[in-house]
Amino acid sequence: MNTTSRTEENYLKAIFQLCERSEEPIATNAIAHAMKTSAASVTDMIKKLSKKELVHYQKHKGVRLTDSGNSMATSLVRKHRLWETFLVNKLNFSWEEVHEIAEELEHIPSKKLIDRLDDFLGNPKFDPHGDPIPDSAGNFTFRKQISLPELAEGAEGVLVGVQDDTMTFLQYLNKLNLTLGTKIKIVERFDYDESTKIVINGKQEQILTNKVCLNLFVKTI
Amino acid sequence: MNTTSRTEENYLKAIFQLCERSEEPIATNAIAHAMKTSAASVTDMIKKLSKKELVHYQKHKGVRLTDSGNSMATSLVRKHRLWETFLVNKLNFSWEEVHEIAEELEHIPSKKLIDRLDDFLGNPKFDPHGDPIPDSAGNFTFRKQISLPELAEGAEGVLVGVQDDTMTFLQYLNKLNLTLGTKIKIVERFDYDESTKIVINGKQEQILTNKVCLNLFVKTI
DNA sequence: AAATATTTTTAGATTAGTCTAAAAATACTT
DNA sequence: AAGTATTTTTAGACTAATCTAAAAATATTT
Repeated sequence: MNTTSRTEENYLKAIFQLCERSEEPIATNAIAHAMKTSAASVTDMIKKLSKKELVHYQKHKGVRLTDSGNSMATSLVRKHRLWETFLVNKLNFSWEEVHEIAEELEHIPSKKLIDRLDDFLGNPKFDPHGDPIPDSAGNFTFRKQISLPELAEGAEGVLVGVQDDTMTFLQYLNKLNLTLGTKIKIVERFDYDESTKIVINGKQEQILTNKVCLNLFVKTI
Repeated sequence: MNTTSRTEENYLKAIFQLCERSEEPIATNAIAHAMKTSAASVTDMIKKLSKKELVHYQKHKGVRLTDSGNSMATSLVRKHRLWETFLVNKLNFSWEEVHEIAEELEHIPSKKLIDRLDDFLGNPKFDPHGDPIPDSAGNFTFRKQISLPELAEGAEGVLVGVQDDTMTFLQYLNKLNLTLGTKIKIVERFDYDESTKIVINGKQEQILTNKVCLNLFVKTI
C-alpha cells in the first residue's frame, strides 16, 4: 500500500513548517509540540515515515524531509492555501476563520480537483495571508519576511508577524486594525522623529513610531 | 465525547439511503453490502450507533434511523449534493466524476461553510443528478420517481434509473447519450406507433419506442 | 570528567474499526 | 414439524495511532 494517511500528512506538514525555520534536523520534541502529542508518538510515526522514505532519520539525530516527503508537504500547502483563498475570496470568510476549515479541506486527495480550483480562482500566487501558493509542479515564489523599516517607501507588504508579542503591544495593534494578514503600504518616512506614515488595507492612514515599526514583520507583495 | 466519526457518518448515510427504498427495518446484510464490509463489522457498528441513539436496534430485527440519526444523515446528504453542484457548476466537472470527490467533501464539518457554499451556489433546490438538496433546516422537496410514459407532454425530467439493466439496453442508451442525470423533455407523443419524441439535454431530438420509455425512470424538474 | 538534567526511544497497554470462524437465531422447504 | 439454509451475532485476533512509564542516549553543569 502506497497511500499516505491523514495523520501522516499532518506530520509531514508540521515537519515541513519546522524545516522552513531552521536548517538543522528537526527534534522529536519540536514535532511533538507542533502536533500537540507525546514524544513517544512522534518517534513511532517518524519510524513509519522513514520506512516510507518520506523523512531522513537517524536515532537521536532528528529528521529532515526527503525529496518525496518535501513534495508531498508542498502539495498539502498548495491545497491548504488554495482552499483558504477560495473561502476568503468566494465565500466571504474573514481570513482568521479559514485556517481550521482549510486544515480539513487540504486532505481531499484529488489532484484534478485542486488544479480546477486553482483555475477557478484565477491561479493566485499568494493566499489571503500573503503566503505563496505553490503551483501544480510545486514551485512557489519565496518572499522574504522583513521588518517594516526595511520596506521601501511606496511599497506594500502583508503583516505576517510581530517581534514583541506582549499583550499590551498586541492590544495596541488591534486598536489600529493591524492584525495578521493586513496590507500595509509605506506612504512616507519622517526623518525628524523617525515616524512612518502608512495606509492600512488601502484606506486607513496611520502614523507609526519607529519603535512600533521595528516590531512588525511583513512580506512584500 | 459526542462527536461522530467519518466511519459512523458513512454508516448513517448508507442506512439513510436504504431507508429511502423501504419502510422495513434495514437488514445487517444489506448494510454490509452497501458498505462493502462484513456483516460482523456492521453488527459492531450498529451497536455503537445504537448506544449513541442514532439508530433503533433490536438484535436480529434490523435497524431504523432515530430522529437524530436521520437529521445527521440528512445533513450529510445536503453537504454531498451541494459539493456536487459546486464541482459541476463552478469547476466544470462532469456529473459522473463528482461522486467520489463529494464523498470526501461531505465530511468537512463546518456548518457555516456549507451554508455559505449554499448561498454562493444560489441556494439550488436540486443537484446535477436531479436529486433534491435539503435546506439548512433539513427540509427538501421530495420528487417522485416516475416512468417516462407518466411524464406529461412538454414536461421535463432527469433520468435517474432504468428497469431493464441488461448490457445491451445500457449500451443502446449510451449511444443516444441517455446516461443517468440526463435531462429529458417530452416533446410529443404519437398514438399511431406509441412512440415518443424527446429532447435530450436541451439540444438533441430523439424518437423513443414505448418499450424503451417504459424502462426509463425520471424525476420531474 | 562526573553528576545531573533533558531528550529520545522502547515497552507495554488502549481504542476504533476491521477481519475470520464459529455459534446462535431466524427463515425456508419439503 | 423437522431439517436445511441463511442471516446475524459473538468471540478472538489484527492494525494504526495513540498513551504512560521506564530505559537509554545525549547535553549541560559544576
